[in-house]
Amino acid sequence: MRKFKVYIADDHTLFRKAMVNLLRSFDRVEEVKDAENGKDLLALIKYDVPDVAIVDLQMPVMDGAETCEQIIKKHPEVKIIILTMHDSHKYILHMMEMGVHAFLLKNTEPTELEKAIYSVAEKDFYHNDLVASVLRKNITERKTGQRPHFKHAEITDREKEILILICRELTIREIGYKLSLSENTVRNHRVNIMEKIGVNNTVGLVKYAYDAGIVS
Amino acid sequence: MRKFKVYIADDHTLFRKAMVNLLRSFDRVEEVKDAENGKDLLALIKYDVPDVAIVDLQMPVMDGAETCEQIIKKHPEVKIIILTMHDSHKYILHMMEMGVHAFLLKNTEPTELEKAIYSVAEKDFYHNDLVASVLRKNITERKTGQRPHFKHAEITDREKEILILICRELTIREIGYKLSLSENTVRNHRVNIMEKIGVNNTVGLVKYAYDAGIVS
DNA sequence: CCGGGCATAGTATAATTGTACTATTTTTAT
DNA sequence: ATAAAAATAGTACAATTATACTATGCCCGG
Repeated sequence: MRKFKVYIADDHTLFRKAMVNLLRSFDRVEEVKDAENGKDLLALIKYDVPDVAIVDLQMPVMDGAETCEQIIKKHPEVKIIILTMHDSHKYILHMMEMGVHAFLLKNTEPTELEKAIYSVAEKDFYHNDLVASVLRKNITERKTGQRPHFKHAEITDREKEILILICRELTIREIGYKLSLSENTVRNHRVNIMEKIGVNNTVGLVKYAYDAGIVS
Repeated sequence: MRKFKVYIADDHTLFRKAMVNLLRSFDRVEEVKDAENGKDLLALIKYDVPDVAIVDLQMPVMDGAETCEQIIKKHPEVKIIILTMHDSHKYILHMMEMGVHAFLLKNTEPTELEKAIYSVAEKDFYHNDLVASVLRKNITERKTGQRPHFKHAEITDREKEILILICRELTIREIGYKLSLSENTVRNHRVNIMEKIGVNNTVGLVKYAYDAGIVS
C-alpha cells in the first residue's frame, strides 16, 4: 500500500493544527505539512512536492481559487482537495473546470476526508454528493436557460479590489474617490461583477465575497 | 492537578472532530464530548455537566449567543469559551455582559486554547488581546459618542426572520408579501435592525448576519 | 395596572443602487 | 501585430434602500 504526503493550507490556526493531528492519524498518510495561506503552501510545494494538497477556499492573502490555479500550473502532479464552508455552486463548477480533484464541505466526516485523499491520490478524482449536485444543477440551469450559459466567475483583480471596498461598506462614490476613478467606472465594475457571479443586488455581492474567501 | 471535562459544539464536523482529537491531547483534559449544534450541546450538558463548554458563535439550529444564554441560565457553573471566526466586536461585548468566560478567534494557536481552558476552569476568565481590544474600543466609542451608548445587539425573533430573508436576496416588497406584512413594516424592522447592530446599509446587514451565525 | 418593548403601519424625501446602453484607451495573450 | 479582454468614462432612468418621523394595539413583567 502506497503512503502519501499531504499538505494543508487554512488560515484558521486552530482548525489547521487540529487537522494536522487528524491527518497524521490516517494510516496511509506518512507526512503532513501545513501553511496558513496559499502563498506559503506554494512555497512548501516548491521545496518538496506532496501527493495531495488540501486547500481552504476561504483564505486571505491568496485565496483558494488563485492558489489552485498556481498549483495546477506549476505542479500538475499534485492532487488538490478543496475544503469549503458553504456549498456555493458557482465557483465549484469553475474550479472543476480548472482541474481540481475533490470538493468537501467542512462538515464532512473525517472518514470521508480519508477516503477522498486516497481516491484523488490513486484515481485522480473523488466523486461525492456535493459534486453531483453541482453538476446536476448546472445541467438544469443550462436547459432552462436561467442565468444564460453561466458566465465564468472569473473576477479580475480590479473587480476584486472594488468588491472588497464594497464589503467595507463604502458607497460607489466613496470607492471612486478612494481609487481616483469616475463613479461611472466603479458602477460599471460593480455591474460586471454582478453579471459574472450571477447576482442582482448588494446582498448577492457580499455573500459571494464571503463564500469565495475574498473577504473574511 | 485537577483534570477537566470539556464539551465542544460546532457545526463543521471536520473541524469539530479534529478539535476533539486536539483536546484529548491536552494533559489536563480528561473527557471530551462533541455536539453539532447548540441544542445537542444543551442535551449533553443536561445529562452530564462539564467544566468547560467550547461554543462556536456561527451555528445554525441554535446559534452561539442563544446557546450561551441557555447554558448560563441553567448551568451557571459551566465555563464557556466562545470560538469565533471574525473579531466582530459588537456581540462579543454583548456576550461578555451575558457572562461568557473567554473569546478566542479560530486562528489562535492550540496552546492558547489549552491555556484558556485551564484559565476559565480555575480563574473564571481568560483575558486576551481580543477581549482587551473590544473593551478598549467600547470605552473610546462611548467617549467620542459614536454609536450612542451601544444599543445592545439583541435582535428580536421577528427581526431575525426578516434579516434571514434579506440575506436570501429578497427585497423589502418581496419580504412583505412573503410574511403578509406592509412594506412599511418590513422597512421599519430593517431600520431597527440596522440601528441595533450599528450599521447603515445592506452590506453591514449581511456581514452581521454572517458573523453572528444567523446565516451560513 | 402601567410602562416599555415589540409588531404593526403610515407619510415623505433623499440617497444609493440597479439596468441598459455606448465608447475610448490600455493591457494581454496568441 | 492583432484580436480579445480589461479598465476607463459617459448618459439616462427605474427601482430600491436609507433617513426621519408619527401612531396604534399588544403583551409582558414589575
